[in-house]
Amino acid sequence: MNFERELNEGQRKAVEYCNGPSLVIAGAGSGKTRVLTYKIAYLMEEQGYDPWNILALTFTNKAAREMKDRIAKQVGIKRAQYLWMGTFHSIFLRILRYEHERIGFNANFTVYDASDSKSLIKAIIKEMDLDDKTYKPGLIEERISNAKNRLVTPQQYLDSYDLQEADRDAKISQTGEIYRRYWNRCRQANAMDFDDLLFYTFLLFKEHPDVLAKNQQQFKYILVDEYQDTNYAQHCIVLQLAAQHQRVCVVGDDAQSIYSFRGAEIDNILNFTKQFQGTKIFKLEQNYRSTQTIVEAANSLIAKNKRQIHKDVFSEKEQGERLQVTEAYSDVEEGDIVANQISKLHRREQVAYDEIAILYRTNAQSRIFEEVMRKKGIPYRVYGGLSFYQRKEVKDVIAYFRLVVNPNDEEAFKRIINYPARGIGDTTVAKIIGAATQHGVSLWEVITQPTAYELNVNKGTLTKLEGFRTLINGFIEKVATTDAYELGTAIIKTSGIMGELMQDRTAESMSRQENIEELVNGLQDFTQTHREEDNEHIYLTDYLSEVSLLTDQDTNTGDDDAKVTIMTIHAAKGLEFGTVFIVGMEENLFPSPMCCNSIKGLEEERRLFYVALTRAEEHCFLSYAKSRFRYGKMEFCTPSRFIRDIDPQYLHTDKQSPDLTRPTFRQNNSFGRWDYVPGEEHLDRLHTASAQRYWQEERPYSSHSTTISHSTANSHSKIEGVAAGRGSMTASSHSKIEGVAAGRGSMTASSHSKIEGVAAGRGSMTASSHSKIEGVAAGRGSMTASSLGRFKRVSSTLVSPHNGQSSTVNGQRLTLKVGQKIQHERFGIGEVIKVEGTGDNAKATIRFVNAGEKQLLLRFARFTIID
DNA sequence: CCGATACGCATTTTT
DNA sequence: TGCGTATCGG
Repeated sequence: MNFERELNEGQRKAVEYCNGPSLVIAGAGSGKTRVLTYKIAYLMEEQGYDPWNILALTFTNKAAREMKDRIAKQVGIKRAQYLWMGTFHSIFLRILRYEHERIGFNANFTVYDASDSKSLIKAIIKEMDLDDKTYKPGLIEERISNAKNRLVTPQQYLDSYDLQEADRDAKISQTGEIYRRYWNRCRQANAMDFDDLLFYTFLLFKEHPDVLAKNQQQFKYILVDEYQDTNYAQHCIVLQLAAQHQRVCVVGDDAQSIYSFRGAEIDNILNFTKQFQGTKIFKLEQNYRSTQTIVEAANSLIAKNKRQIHKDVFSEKEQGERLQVTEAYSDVEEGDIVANQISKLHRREQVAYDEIAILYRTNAQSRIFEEVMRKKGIPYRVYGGLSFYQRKEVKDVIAYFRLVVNPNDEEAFKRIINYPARGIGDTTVAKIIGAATQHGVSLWEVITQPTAYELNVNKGTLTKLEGFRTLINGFIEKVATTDAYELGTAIIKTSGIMGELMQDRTAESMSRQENIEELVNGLQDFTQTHREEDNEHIYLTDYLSEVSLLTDQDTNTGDDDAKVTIMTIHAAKGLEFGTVFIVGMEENLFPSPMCCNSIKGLEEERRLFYVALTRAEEHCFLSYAKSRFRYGKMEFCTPSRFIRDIDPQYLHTDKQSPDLTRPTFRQNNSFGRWDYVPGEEHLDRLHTASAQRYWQEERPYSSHSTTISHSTANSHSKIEGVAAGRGSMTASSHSKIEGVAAGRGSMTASSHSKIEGVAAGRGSMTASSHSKIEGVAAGRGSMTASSLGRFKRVSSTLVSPHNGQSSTVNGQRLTLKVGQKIQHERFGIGEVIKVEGTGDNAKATIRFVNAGEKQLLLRFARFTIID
């Protein structure tokens, strides 16, 4: 191993300092992982450490695995194998399993995932007769999680004046009690949630000095990756373990701290030197990833943050191009522009697809990019969404495994007691829970001895429970003797899950079967590899331990075709790409409006943008749309303040002169979505500008997305009927509506038009100027009768009962004359001052009272003649 | 237990 | 708008 050649001076110094606490501040792309792997190798090769005396903590399984592989290449796989390297959670799980007796758990305890926690909290809220609209399970879960991450026990929570006051202010004063019950129920179920893995480790060390001492001796050197992302509990455990020998090295970058919402405390890294006196700080400032321009642009951005550890990140790569900033008219156009750019790069510069990433702030933005990529035939992969282990069918199977391994597991019990259906309904389950709570035992214990625990159910139900018990007991008998694969497949077969899924042949259930097959394959794989390694039996318990801490990031997709990566910025942390598109650079999106109230929140958003920028090696594109479809409504957007945070010398902004190569858009319906219309370049700017004004004015109205149930009648109009649910009816000048608007149905009649009928579901009926609709618009049907400057005297009866069918009836085209007064759907009242062209090309110039002069293409304009 | 329907909600999410 | 979940009736 040649440290001199492989490392730069800063890296080498960080590697070689081993006699006390050290903090390595690693700028983006500065070779952080390199330092960690070399350092671990160095400890073993040069400092005489045995691998089992080194503890290296990471945040993801992936990071741990990659690091281990790299170390294995240096010191050999045999030695690397014995390193204690893994995520906080997996390492602590290992310790807790070993020391389970000390904290009063059985060795086979379950690890509850986030949805188990939430479901249990929900159940407790219900049992306490609290309103789950005030006590939102998600909110309570967050509070409990925060408490645990801050090492606050239920008792301390209840005793804390501050917390009680905060909960009282938030009108959720029972949170402490929910926490207490939740804590006890987890113990009753012999289960720990993710936060408990940390909390109980801390408690174990705190209350059992001998255990702590043993672990302190074992872990003679401790390394922690991504220290900026540690929470208080993690920080405290590191402190516990390293307190004596102080041989601890933490690596991180405060500028990349983006997980405060998960409890990460940036102060852990900012104040590390205070916790460990005499800490040596090493800064890695040379960026090997990005061009000088990208690095300097990112520097200029992050300089806007107050709280940070100063560093001078620099690059010695080529200067490179400036970051391109592109404006799009709409979210759809933004997708188009990005896709075109990708095609161009691929075609002209032979950029491989897997060298390209599209990054955004929120998952909701993925859809548009998916669609456009599919349309253009560009291979892509969207990351995020439901992970394999969160799919229903997979969870069901795992729940069987869990209950067999740990029959006290309440969440697993509830999940499968009636799956597949065996006639044990909610009432029975509620009774079981009641009896269990009353006697302080698990649900399983209640059904093992129903009489002893006074379970009050009828004979039939008792027989059904008996059947379930026998089924599970059959598996339990084998759990310690049959290997994981064999027992697992037996459970899947015998439990009737497969049978249930084979019932119907829908695509959906086929894919469920496939998922279960995939799970079985994984199980077989797991059993086999472990058998090869250890040459001993592997049981379901071992499989569950591993699987409970796996995430989607760890599942291999199996295909390595070059694809464009589409993901959130959070998910992109730690990755790098030749070309990066950062999209949706808009106010109210990025920075997220939820974070903008505080400096702290805003600084974290800025760090998030910093992370995004520093993913790029060569090219970086920023884009924003001027309008975006959100929550079913059109919103108008302005560029993100973060673009202005970058020194403009590093930016190349598209000039805003007419550019006919770019697709143009027009508004195609009353919701204001803009669609591509070739050959209407002259119109788009007009539409965009005025539409913006219109919507800005109207915004106070349209921003309410809660229940709408109203009818509005304006001058000389009449409404008879009912608007229910989210239905709405609007009639204006000389128009009339008779009927019902229910669900999300809407009926709109304007000037001299008439609607009779029903708009239900998401149906809509729109009649304007001199038109008439009779009939039913249901499901997603829509009916439109219009003159809209084009037609007059429309009268017809339409029925569009189901999905997506729509009918439009048009009459004759209207002609405009100079001097006529019109009422435009958006611009209001105006006077015709010029008319040119005929037929489809007819165009008029209108002077609007409020909106100024506009040119309208009569084919598309929506207006009525009023005089 | 299901289907239809109604309603509320809407960042990010390493374990 | 699109989704997950609560609710009701058969």
